[in-house]
Amino acid sequence: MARAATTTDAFNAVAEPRRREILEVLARGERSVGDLVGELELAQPQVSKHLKVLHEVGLVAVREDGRRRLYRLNGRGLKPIHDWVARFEQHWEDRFGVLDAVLEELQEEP
Amino acid sequence: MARAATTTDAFNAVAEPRRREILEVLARGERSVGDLVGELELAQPQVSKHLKVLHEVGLVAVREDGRRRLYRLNGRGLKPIHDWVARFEQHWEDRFGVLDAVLEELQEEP
DNA sequence: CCATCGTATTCCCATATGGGAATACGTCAA
DNA sequence: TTGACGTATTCCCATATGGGAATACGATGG
Repeated sequence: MARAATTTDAFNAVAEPRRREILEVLARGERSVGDLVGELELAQPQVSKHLKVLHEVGLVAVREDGRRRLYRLNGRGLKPIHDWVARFEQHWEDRFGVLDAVLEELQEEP
Repeated sequence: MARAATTTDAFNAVAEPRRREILEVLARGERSVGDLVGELELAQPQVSKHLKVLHEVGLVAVREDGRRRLYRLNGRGLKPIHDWVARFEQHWEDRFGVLDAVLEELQEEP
């Protein structure tokens, strides 16, 4: 088996940096594909492809406007990630994590 | 270019479900490879491989104990994900996100 | 109806994944 | 030493990614 498809879930979709950037821009408001091409340094086809992935996993929504398509963020799609990560929150808020990191580095010295 | 390596960062490492499971088990305490093989339904080699990835991105730490290797969670490694996702928190706490989802579904009916 | 704009889709390719199976390696017990 | 144990590494392979380039498609204006 190969790696899970990027369209499998939000975790996989968001693993790609450019897609994260797209979401960040959309967080500031609705954008057309062309807008995104301009704000990010990406070619139009790749933007469309990334948007397709994001749409398939429900992270963005589309709306038609003449020849253009306006995309907007659907923040709810990120909640699963938030919830999963939140379970580990105490693991970095205490000092043990820090201590572990230090011990780790000492041990791994070549 | 292909997809970014799983060892690129926490985002990529955590995109794999089994690796998430491993982290969940380690959140309950230190474990040897064998322990993990038992608790998860995974073969030893795959567990070792996944642990290698998690270790490379700093999500777990190791400690030698005779023939065994005890792995433990390094929660701090998840903070970047937490912080990134947190920026979108308001986007699902208000009702707009819900409304968007509804409108989306209405529009996408075939 | 045609040209153009805004987007989406297709094709090509280098890359590496994750699982299975087999094997190598290091440590401990006898 | 030797054998067994606990882990790590290697090999093989089907799969699909993401970028670049080219092209297809739908809507609009003239």
